[in-house]
Amino acid sequence: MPDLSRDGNAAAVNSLRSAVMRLGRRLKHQRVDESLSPTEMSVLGTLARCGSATPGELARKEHVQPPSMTRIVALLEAKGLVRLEPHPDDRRQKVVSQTETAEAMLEESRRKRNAWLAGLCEGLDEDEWAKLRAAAPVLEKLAHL
Amino acid sequence: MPDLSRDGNAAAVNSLRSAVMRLGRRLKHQRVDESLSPTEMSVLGTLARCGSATPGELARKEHVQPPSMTRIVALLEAKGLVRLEPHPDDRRQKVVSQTETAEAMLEESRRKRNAWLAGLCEGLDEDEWAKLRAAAPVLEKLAHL
DNA sequence: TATTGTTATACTCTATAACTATA
DNA sequence: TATAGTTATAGAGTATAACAATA
Repeated sequence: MPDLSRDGNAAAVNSLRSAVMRLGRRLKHQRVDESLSPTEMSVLGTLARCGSATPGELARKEHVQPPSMTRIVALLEAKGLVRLEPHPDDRRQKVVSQTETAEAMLEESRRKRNAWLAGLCEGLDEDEWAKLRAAAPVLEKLAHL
Repeated sequence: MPDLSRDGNAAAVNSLRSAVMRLGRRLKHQRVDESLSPTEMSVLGTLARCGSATPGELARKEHVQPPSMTRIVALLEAKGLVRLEPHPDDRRQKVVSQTETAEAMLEESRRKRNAWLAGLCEGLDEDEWAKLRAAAPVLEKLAHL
């Protein structure tokens, strides 16, 4: 547990915040399919992580109201990106899962963003890249805390 | 210029992309004023960096059409966050600049996000934090490349 | 009676097209 | 004639309220 009141640590946190937000925005702009709304993309990402979920669970995870999720799921289904099946235990609920098409699209999206980021990293020297590479697993841990 | 085809470097880029996007999303959720739309916040950030700009310049920087910027600027003015003045050389144009209120709000926003991120960093050990701190200036350089 | 999901409807944000004023 | 900004109008995305089916 680092002492963040120590000199320089606050400045480092400020740098991290600023850089992460800016890089995150720029990465977000690197899209594979312009026809998908941000929330639709996010739902596909959630399904990729969770495997499957009910519309209600998706609405909670995406911080969206249930009627909005109804619409989003219907659009994704029409585009062939998700599949809807009856819930095994509760006939009120449905189970949403991603299709192979969606999986392939997400993989292509990751590839495109990785390529863009790698291109940006070309502008670093060996020493800078070494520092960044050493910090990558730490950033990943932080992102999941 | 690092060799990104080398073993492990591609994995590091993938970690960075994933972590930066996730952290960026989580940071974005830490808002000070829920009543401002993402673009309104972004315009204030742009004005903070540039000092002042015409509506046309703002529309180009925010990747928004001119009529949308007209509306955004009008809303921000109504909220007391920007000031509109006539352009000194061209009577067609206007000059938009942020008010002291907006400046204070942005500072509070940065403070809140820094505090949230610092809280997250408490979950790291000294060694991890040292790596992250060393990488902070590199990330910042990358974000501005 | 409570919960899941849907339908109906309204609001917010952004876009396009047409207009005004100035260069 | 071209450019900066605005007005009028339409489309996408989300919200709230009311409803249906099931627990």
